[in-house]
Amino acid sequence: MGSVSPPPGEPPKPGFDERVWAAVARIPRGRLATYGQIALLIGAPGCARQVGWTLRRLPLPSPLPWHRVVNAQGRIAMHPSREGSDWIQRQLLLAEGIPVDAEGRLPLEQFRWPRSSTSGG
DNA sequence: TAGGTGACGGACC
DNA sequence: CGGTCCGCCACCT
Repeated sequence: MGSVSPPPGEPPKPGFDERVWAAVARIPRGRLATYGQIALLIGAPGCARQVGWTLRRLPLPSPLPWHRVVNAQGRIAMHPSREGSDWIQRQLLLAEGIPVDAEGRLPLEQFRWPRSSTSGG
C-alpha cells in the first residue's frame, strides 16, 4: 500500500491510534469504558487525553464503538466543538439501553467494563 | 519559538 | 454536587 516514508522523528509509541481502536473495539455492546481505562489497556497510562484526541479524529460514521468511551466522571463531554458528535454519542448509548441524562450524565459504575468483581447488579 | 486549547483525571473547596 | 486548580501531552495559531 502507499507506504509513507517514516519521518526521522518517529514517536516512542508507534501505532497509538491503532492500539486505541483495538481496545475500543473490545468494549462489549451495552457497556462503558473510560478514556483513562483505554489508555491503561494499551499500556499508555496517563494518556487519557491522547485517547480523546484519537477518537476525535475518527471519521463518522465509524464501525468502531467509540460512543462507549466516556470520561471518569461518568459523563459525555458535551461541547460545541464536537459539532453534534456528543449528541450522537448520547443517542447511540440510549439505543444500547444505557440511560443518559440530558447533560450527558450516565450510570458509569452500573455499565462499567470490565465488570467490577465486588459489586453485584 | 511561545502561548492557548482540549471527546482527560485527580485533588481541593 | 458544582466550581476551581494543577498535571499531562498533542494540536493549532
